[in-house]
Amino acid sequence: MTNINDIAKLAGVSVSTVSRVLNNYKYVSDEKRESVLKVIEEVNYTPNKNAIDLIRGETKTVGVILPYNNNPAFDQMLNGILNMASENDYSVTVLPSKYSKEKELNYLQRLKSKLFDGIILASRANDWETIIPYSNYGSIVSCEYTYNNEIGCSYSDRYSSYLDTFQLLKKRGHCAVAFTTARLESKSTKQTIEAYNEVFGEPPSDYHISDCRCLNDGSEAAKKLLRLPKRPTAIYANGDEVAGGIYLYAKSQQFNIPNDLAIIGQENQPSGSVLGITTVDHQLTKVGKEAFKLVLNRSQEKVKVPYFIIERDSV
Amino acid sequence: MTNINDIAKLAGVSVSTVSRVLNNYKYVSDEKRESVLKVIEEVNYTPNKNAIDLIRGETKTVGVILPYNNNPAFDQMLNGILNMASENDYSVTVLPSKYSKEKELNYLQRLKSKLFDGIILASRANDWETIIPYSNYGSIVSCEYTYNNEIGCSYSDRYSSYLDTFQLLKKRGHCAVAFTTARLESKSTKQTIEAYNEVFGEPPSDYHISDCRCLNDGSEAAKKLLRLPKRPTAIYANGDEVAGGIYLYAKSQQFNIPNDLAIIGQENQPSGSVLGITTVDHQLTKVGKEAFKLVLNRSQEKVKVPYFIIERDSV
DNA sequence: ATGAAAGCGCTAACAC
DNA sequence: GTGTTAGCGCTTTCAT
Repeated sequence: MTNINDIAKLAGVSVSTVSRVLNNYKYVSDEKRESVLKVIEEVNYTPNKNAIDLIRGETKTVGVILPYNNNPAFDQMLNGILNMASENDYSVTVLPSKYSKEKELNYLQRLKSKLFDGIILASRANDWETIIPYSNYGSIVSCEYTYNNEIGCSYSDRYSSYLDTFQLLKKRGHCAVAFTTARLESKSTKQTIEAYNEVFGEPPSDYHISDCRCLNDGSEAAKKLLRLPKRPTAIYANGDEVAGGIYLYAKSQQFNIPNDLAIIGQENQPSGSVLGITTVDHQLTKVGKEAFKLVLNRSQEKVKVPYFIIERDSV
Repeated sequence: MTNINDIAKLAGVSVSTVSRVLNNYKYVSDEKRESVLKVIEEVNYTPNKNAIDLIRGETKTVGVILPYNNNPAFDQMLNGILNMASENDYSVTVLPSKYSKEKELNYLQRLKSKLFDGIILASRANDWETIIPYSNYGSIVSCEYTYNNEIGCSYSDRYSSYLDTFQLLKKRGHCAVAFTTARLESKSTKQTIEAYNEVFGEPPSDYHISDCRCLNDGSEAAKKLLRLPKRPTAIYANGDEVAGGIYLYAKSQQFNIPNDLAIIGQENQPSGSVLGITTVDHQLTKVGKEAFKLVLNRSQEKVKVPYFIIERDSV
């Protein structure tokens, strides 16, 4: 392995001169610069980035902690982050946690071990109390709202969005409204329930199907829901794929959409768009984009990203 | 910043002992180990990973070069890579190239600069000749077939897959078959054309619509295709989202699927599944998975991943 | 403008 | 078992 010393010797200069050339310093004579560059070219030398990162104390790399990567919602955020990072000459390392507290903690450690300049939490498993101390070692920003001053966040006002959606449904005359969610313990599930409560009152337990992530989950949910004695007339799904599954099952059972059953999805994904399902777009790509800006500026701001409802033919 | 020297002093031992404790060496007395661990705990010490990477000469990180990340096909590969990497305690850094040769080269440099142990090319912009030299600095594996011995690859036999698809269409009585592709210069576009040629002969130029990536592109393509004097009776799309767009446009024009128009998509994505579109699944997740295994083992093998056709109701 | 040398934080060969 | 010490490959004062 050829290193900076070898280059210095071959070029007949000192290592500091080589370093200066490498970093485009001004005060290097043209001759020396030339000869250094020539040697570098000849031996095909590339500086060791680990040594540079060690000494500089930064890596121009951010880590993105997310539970799963095969999830359209997280892919959208990741997409926003990647685009912004690329523009700013930063790299991003994807850190899948599967909601394991231990894994997540391991990833946060890497901030402390100087591998990342910052970390974006697309979702989290640990309590804020255990996460916050790590913000001493680099910028931590969250894609969900938190009041903690140490953590910047780029978020969508989900409570308000859910409220809007349920109100829309109510306005259209629905009073038997069911909904699906992903993780039972997640904040957005809690917010969905709260918003429901606000609009329709306490949700009947069989009107809430959790652990829905994909098309099939949606169909299964619809199967249960549509058999209920008091059949819901509308379903709010936690994603467009799930909504698609609901749509398909309902159709297969000769339900007319939206007359017999209204469906609203989330995130404006292709599977919903293809079926003409009304959806609420939380602009996750933009959420990711703003999140990256926050880490970049080591900012602790709270950036609210607007959402909007895209009305199609399923309501 | 507290480092290994501080720990050594505080624990009253030498740095090597601390290092031994850190790396779980056996020959350390229990007392010293205890006291070191205690100090580490007290001062909340975490080793600097850059220093370790520098000295070890490896980072347990692989880079994945892909053109775009907001593309379901590349997301599938990435997904496979991430799962496998996670299992093996490797990290993955996503490197979006937008098919820029320069960017791609920059990323390959990082192999040489010791930032990555290996690189997976989900797609490439440069010639193999310019890529191959980098394989001296780490394992490079490709997700497309190449005969080069220096490069391992995990790939789908696309030519054969396209052949199968066109033959299926022919067998069903179609002789006016159109198709869509993404990049005109890509290998899979070439292979599509070759396979078409084999089955139906030279494709009429207006039967090939390129630059199709999303739903809308599909609809636009269908619009052009269905207006043709000699209207195609079948369309082979380069992805299920595109296929979905074709489907929707055709439906909107009162075409019956599959009687008036047969459609086949690719990659078994939700948008196709939702519409009941026949698709050929190249198992991109598995392609990614196998690709990671190859980098991990620094193998130059050629792993062919099987594809299969999922028949639904659009043919 | 240039070089010597100290140091970034760690590992590992060597000696005891 | 444990400590000393020489690196890993680079940046950056501080002289000159």
